[in-house]
Amino acid sequence: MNDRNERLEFCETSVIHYDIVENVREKMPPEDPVYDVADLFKVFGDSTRARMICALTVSEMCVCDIAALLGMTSSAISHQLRILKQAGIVRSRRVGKIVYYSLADEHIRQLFTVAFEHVTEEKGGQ
Amino acid sequence: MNDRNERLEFCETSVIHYDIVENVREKMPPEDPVYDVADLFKVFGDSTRARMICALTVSEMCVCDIAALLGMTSSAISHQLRILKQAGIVRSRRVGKIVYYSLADEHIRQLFTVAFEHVTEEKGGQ
DNA sequence: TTAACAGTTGAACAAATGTTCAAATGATAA
DNA sequence: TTATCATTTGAACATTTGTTCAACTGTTAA
Repeated sequence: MNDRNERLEFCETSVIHYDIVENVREKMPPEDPVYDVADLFKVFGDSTRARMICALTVSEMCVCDIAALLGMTSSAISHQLRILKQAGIVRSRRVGKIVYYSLADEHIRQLFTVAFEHVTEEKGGQ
Repeated sequence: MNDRNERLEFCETSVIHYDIVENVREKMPPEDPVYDVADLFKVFGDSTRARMICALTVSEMCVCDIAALLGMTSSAISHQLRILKQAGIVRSRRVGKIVYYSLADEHIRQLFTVAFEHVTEEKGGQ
């Protein structure tokens, strides 16, 4: 299995396990969705946005209330809401001057639930 | 409900829905785990690390093989593996010169599965 | 011992990111 | 109209982050 290493010349050294690399290349998910998943997780990966999502898990809220709850300015919250909306994580509805935001998808709740299980169970991980 | 707004003076304007804010404050998850969840998602939120995790979903791999698969240097991969290991996402075992990495937890696979569902179903989301 | 090689590490750099500030919308009420 | 207020927006700034490069471990084999 070592006589084919030259096919993988982008590695600065040589490939050690050609068969494993080819097996993984076939079976791992296609590239584009992986990038989409990374982008989704990137949006979750900021503590302000994570706290906002957790708040919206409980109830629909307007910008000013989220700002008050988290002790931040409306401007900062609005900037983050824009990111969340572009990512399809929240949706908004306007009532007069006030804009109410809520979670757009049940997957969001599910992802946070599993993530919470992970970080709480894992006290004493390797 | 507006006569108590002064209790939430950290908001640069006044709180509009005092009852909603207090309700969410009681029911949303405690602060520390939320930060842990955000940190976990932050690790997932880089495309290189997401691709590495997807690869390790298929099979245990050594550093050089991951580098070859993703067309990156061993150094870059090693740096990212350190982040993944610190986060408790991968574990390693050494066999001679070679260090094999694998996923440390079944939650990881589950989180990526749900995230994939989200990004693939959501063609045509709002 | 020496050479070869898988992997790790630290410094440096460029690119991306979150918050602040000030100004601008857009809607309500006087 | 004007004033007020919730929200949005853009520019600026400091901070964080990912990759590269070079040097360094640590293991194997001659």
